[in-house]
Amino acid sequence: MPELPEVETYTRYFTRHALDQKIARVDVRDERILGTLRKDAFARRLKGRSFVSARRHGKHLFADAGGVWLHLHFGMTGDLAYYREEAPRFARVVFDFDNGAHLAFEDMRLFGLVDLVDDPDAFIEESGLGPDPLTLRFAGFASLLERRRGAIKSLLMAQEIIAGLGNLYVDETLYQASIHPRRPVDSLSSKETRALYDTMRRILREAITRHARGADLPGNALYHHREEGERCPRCGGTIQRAVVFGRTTYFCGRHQR
DNA sequence: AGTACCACCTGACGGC
DNA sequence: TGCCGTCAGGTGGTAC
Repeated sequence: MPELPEVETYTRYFTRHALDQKIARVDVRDERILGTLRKDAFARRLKGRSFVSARRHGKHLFADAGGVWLHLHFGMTGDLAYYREEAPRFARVVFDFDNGAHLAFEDMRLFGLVDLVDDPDAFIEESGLGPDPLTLRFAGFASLLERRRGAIKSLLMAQEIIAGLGNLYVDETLYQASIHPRRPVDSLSSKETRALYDTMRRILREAITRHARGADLPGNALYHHREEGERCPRCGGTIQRAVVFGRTTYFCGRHQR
């Protein structure tokens, strides 16, 4: 479930485990995961270097290898594993370090991406990614909503508008802010806009904190009740299922307006 | 500008 | 046990 909180967790994991070790070998096990480079060129540019830092923007992770940056996107099933013994089943790229440890990028469905970029900021700019919600001030968030129409869910899902939320955290945010996923953006009151911003950031931060302890969202989160007909733990209403912006959407038919 | 639909890829799960 | 349809939390392209 790699949305912003999960990618933040991977970034911390990368920082904790994979920095300052010389890359002895790069093993591309499935070339379909690569972006702009072929296997040999990709490996050649990283071999002999070390990762010195890692950062995140939205759902994208960047790791500085000294003059070139590793760029990871986790798609729907991407993950990282640092290990010494056995590679995970769906390892697509494995970095072998000179201390005998390995870092695997795993991705069962191959929707992820492993690539190199010269400059993450330039990449963010060129690919048209919106601001990251954790560094976005309220005024900036409010201005994203100006002169826009359509369903609030569509807007929150759009990475070129705000980068990092996916289906799960959008549903969770709207649920906890008591806003219906199809609510037209231009119908939100300033109070609702404020609630949306505060709720979104609280949920993202809370998820990151809880991931660090190996936990997921609290039991009363919509996350644990994503099934049609479930009882809403907040108001006792009934959880509904719908398709919004092409994505399966769950919401409470009673308290989300 | 906003939305619907398809495609990419692989596995899990339920029904028969 | 095996086959088939359906679904999955992402993104990009096309068409209206």
